[in-house]
Amino acid sequence: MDIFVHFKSIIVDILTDMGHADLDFSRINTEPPRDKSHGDIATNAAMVLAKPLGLKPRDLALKIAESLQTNADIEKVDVAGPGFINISVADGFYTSRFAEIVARKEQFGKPEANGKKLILEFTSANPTGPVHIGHVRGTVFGDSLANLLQWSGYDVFREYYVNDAGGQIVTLARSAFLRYRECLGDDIGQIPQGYYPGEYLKPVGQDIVDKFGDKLKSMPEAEWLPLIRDLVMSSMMKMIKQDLELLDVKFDNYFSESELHASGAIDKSLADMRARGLVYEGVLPPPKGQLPDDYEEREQTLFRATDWGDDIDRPLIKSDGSYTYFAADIAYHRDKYMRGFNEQIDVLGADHGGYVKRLKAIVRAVSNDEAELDVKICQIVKLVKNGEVQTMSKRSGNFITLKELHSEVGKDPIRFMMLYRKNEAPLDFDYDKVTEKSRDNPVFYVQYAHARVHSIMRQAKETLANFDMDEFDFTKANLALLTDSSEIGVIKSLLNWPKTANVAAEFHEPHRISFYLYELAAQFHSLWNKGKEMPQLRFIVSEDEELTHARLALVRSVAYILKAGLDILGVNTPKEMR
RNA sequence: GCCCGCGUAGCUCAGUUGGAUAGAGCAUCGGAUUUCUACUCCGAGGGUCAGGGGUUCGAAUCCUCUCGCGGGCACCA
Repeated sequence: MDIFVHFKSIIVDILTDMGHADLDFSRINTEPPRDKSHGDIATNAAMVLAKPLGLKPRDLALKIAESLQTNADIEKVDVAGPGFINISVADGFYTSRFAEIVARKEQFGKPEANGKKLILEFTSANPTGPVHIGHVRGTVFGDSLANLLQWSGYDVFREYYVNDAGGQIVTLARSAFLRYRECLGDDIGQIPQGYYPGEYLKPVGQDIVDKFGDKLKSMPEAEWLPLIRDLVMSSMMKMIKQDLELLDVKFDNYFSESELHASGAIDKSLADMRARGLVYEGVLPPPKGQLPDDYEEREQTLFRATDWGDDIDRPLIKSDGSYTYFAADIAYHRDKYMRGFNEQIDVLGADHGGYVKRLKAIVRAVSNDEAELDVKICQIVKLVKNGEVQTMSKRSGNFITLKELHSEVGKDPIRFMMLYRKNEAPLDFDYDKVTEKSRDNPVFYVQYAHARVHSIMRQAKETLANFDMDEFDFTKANLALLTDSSEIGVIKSLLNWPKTANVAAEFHEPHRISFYLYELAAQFHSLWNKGKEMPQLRFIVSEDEELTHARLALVRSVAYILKAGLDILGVNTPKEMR
C-alpha cells in the first residue's frame, strides 16, 4: 500500500467529516517534501481547497492539522509557508507498514489486475538484416515498459510489425540472389549501390542453392523473385528472433504488413473510412523547403488527418495505384482496435518523430476517439569506446550489431543502461564503464546490492544457530526494533516503491525504475558501510538474536524490492558476483 | 519556412505531470579508512534551470516570443 495514498485518504476523510464531501479532491497531493526537515509528507490540500471554501489557506490548514494531530500514526503536524501541511510520521508507522513488505515480498505494492488490455508495438526492425544498435534501445524500452505495465495490472500484448511489403523486400531478394550466384561460383564483384551488402546474406545464398540448385540462374527475375522471397524473409525473421533472444525479448505476435495487403484488410479499412467521409480526392500544397527532384503536383486520395490533430492530410494511394505505407498503417492500427485494444503504445526511433501526430490521428479516427495511442520516441544511442564515439555508416551497412555488442558486454548492462536515461534524451553507452566493478557503473552497483543481501544471508547462516534464509519466517521478526535513522531511511525508500512504479507505469517511463533502484542500492550500501564504523549497527549482532532477525528482515526486503524492479527492467538478480 | 524533441552545477543527467532554500553521480577541495567475501567512506564548495515577457498565492514545469542543438517535412518502408 502506497503510504502517500494512505495519508491522502486520511485527509479526504477529515474533509468529509468537516462536511466538505462535495469538493474536488483530485488536486490534493501528498508527497515527500524536498527538504527533509519539513517532515515526511507534505500536502497542498489547504491551498487547493481554500478558494472554493472561501477560506484563507492557512486557516483551513490549521483546521486540518488539528484533526491530523489526533491520528496515532502521526508524530507532528506543522503548517508552513503559504499553507502547506507538513506531517512527521511516527517511526512505529513505518515499521508496521514495513511488515507488509516482509509479508508480500516481491509482490509488495503490485496492484490487482485492472482488466484492461493494452498493445505495445516495438522494435519492428525492417526484416532486411540483423538487429543492430539502432534497434536496441527501443527494444529494451518496449519490453521493459511491457513488463512495467503488466506489473501495474494491464493485460499486455507485445507485437512486432513486420515491414515485409514493398520495394525493400524486392531489393533484399535481389541481394540474396547475388549471394546465390556467388555460391554457384559467379564472380559478383562489388555489391552494387542500393543493395544490401551484409555478409549475413551469404548463408541465405547457400540455402537457395540447397533448395533450387542452379536452376534459378537462367530464369528471368520475374520468375525467381517470388520463389526466393519467402525463403529470404523467413530466414531474416529467424535471425532477428535469435538476436532478440539475446536480450530475453519475446513477442506475442509478429504482424505481417503484406498480410494486410493480401487479406484485403486495407481495402476494407479504406472503404470504411470512405463511408464515414474521412477520405477525399484533393491536391496537397507542395512541401516547404527543398522540393524532391521528382515532385509533381497532382490530385491524390487523401485521409482527413487534419480533422484528428495532424498538420496535413495524408495520401493513401501512390501514383502507381498501390497503397502507401500510411494506408497499411491505418489498416494495422484499425486491426489493433478491432482486436479490442483501446490502449495502444508504439515505440519508435528518433528518426520517426515526425510520425507521431499522424499515427495518433489514425487511432483517433479509426476508433472514433474511443481508443488512445501513446507514441514513445527513443533517441539515438552513441557508443563510446576508449573515450571515443564509434561512428557508423549506414551506406556501407557498417552498423554495430546487437550480437557484437552483446558478446562484449552481456545482456544486463545493455538492458540497464538503455533504461538509465529518459527515452527522449540522447544516450551515451560506454563500453568500458558498463563492465567496470565500481559505483560509477550503475548496473554493477545495483546488482551488487542484491548479491550483497545474499552474501549477508549466507554469513548469517554460518554465524547464527538455526538460521536459513529460505526457511526463516521473517514475518515473526520484531520490526519495531529497527529504530536507527538510517534503518528507517531504508524502510522509507522501500515503502516508496509502489508510488515509484505506479507513476512510472502511468507515464510510460521505465527509466524511473532504474533511478529508483540506483538510489535504493546506494542507501543500502551506505547502511552496510555504517556498520564498519559503528559495529552496533551491523546486521548480524551475535549476542542479540532478536535484533539480528529484525535487521535481516530489512536486508531481505531490500532484495525483494530490488528483484521486483530488476525483473521489470529485465536484468538478472545475481546471488553472488564473484 | 513549418512540425516535434531537447537546452538544468565544470561534465553526464534526474526532477513524482504547478509547490517551500532546484537534486544525484563524476570531477574539484577537506577529512577518515583494512572490512558482515566484494563497490572505500563522510563532508564542503559549485546554479540567472538557454534568454525575455506572461498566467497565480507559487513556475525548471503551463502560455508566448527569441537564440542554440538534434530529428523530420508528397508518392519510399
